[in-house]
Amino acid sequence: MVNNHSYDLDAVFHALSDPTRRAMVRQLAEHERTVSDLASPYDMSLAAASKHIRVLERAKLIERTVRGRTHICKLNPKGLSRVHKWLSYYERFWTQKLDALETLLAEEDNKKK
Amino acid sequence: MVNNHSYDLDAVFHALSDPTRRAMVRQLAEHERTVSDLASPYDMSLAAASKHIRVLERAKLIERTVRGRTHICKLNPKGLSRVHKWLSYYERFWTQKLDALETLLAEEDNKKK
DNA sequence: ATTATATTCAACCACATGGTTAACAATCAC
DNA sequence: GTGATTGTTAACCATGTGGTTGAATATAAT
Repeated sequence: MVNNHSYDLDAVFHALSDPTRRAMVRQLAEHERTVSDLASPYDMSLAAASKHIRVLERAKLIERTVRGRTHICKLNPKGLSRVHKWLSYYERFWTQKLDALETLLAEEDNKKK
Repeated sequence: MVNNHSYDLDAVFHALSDPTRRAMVRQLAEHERTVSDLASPYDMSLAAASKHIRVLERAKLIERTVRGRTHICKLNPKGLSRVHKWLSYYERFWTQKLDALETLLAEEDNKKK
């Protein structure tokens, strides 16, 4: 039965399901960028990029500051931390399951030395 | 552009963008369940639930074992670890700690490719 | 052999998504 | 003011998504 703020996660995960949007997030992790900055690497219209940015904004993954005619976008850490929180529930589970694999990798590493 | 294995993440994030599917993942974190088990909490046809399960499967978030006429689904830890790996790049935004396990997982993932 | 159970598949539908182009709005530079 | 720059909005299109129902498949039970 779905949890309390699942509607948020819907938007967050949906936003992140597109490679263009993930790449934009990555760019914003370096520093703030304008809409055209974000759009420039992609072979698509500015309107299309603008839509992507709006999806990220609606998911609260980024924030926008309008200064003059330029819109400056920056990452909103809280957006991604929502994913982290969601994931943390499962983290124990899969870290446990991968324990054996870690050991294997460690052994392999020791052999190299 | 994006990165190499983005297509994986497309599927993973898309799969997780639906509340029904996230709830299914949550159920599977407890223990394995059959398709009807997974479907039963929801007010939708079995066929619809079956589709959801297939989306999770294609994203490699779960695995299926057919035994007789029942299909037993279990969580695939590696699926979620992909999300964690992706997320770990951004973790510095809300925490300073760097988990050693992340590094191990990253290495494991690199070796596979 | 018949019937019930577990699940998928195929066809269909309404709506969402990601892209386009063209028009609009606001700001800056001259 | 005129014109260029930055960005959004609107209308449109092809494809994808999540749901339905009904038929098909495979196995289990009697």
